[in-house]
Amino acid sequence: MYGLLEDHFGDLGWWPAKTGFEVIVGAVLTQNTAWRNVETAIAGLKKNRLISPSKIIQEKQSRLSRVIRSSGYHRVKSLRLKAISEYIIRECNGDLNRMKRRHADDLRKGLLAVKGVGPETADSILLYAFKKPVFVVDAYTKRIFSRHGLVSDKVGYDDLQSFVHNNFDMKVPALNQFHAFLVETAKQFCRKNIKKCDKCPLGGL
DNA sequence: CACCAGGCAAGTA
DNA sequence: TACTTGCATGGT
Repeated sequence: MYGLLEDHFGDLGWWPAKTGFEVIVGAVLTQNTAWRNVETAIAGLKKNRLISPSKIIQEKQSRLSRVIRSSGYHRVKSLRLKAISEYIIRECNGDLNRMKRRHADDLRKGLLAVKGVGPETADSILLYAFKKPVFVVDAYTKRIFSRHGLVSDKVGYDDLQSFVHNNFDMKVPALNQFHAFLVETAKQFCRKNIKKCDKCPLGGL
């Protein structure tokens, strides 16, 4: 699968963000939301110089909410950004480079304890912000894997992740690319309302 | 108009 | 434990 997708897409260069904290913000804002709408919200945050844990905490929730309005669920997400910001400051005084030194499973537990951070958001942060070797599962991943008969369509998050972790020894760059490939494939060829996947790069499987 | 988008938490049985 | 529902904007 990886080979076919790499032949088709080349290097997708995920995650498009300058800093680790920007990755974290994007991971929260993109929950069940099109990335297009997240880009608008992040641009607003940059314009208002809010891309830092301390600034997010200081900003009034109603104003933060207005800035990220385009990303949807903005009242909930503004609270989630504040929660993860407080966590980062409490944990490492806002220094993500210091936080990065901790082990992946340790970091994951801490992230999951933050309100608004579930398994996909936590793993996205581990892989794309902290460069930990973690396979990120999402709705697209589950759809593609189950349509190809690799797992049941009712498989849970941890089981699907374990399936990959236990059977393949993938490094960080490959895990980064693979998740991006799966998302792009699903967006272009395997959306819910598309029955046939005509030119899907995985057609031969 | 209906449906979908790089989920999560809280409530219910 | 295994569902269900609220959260909300913007594109197709």
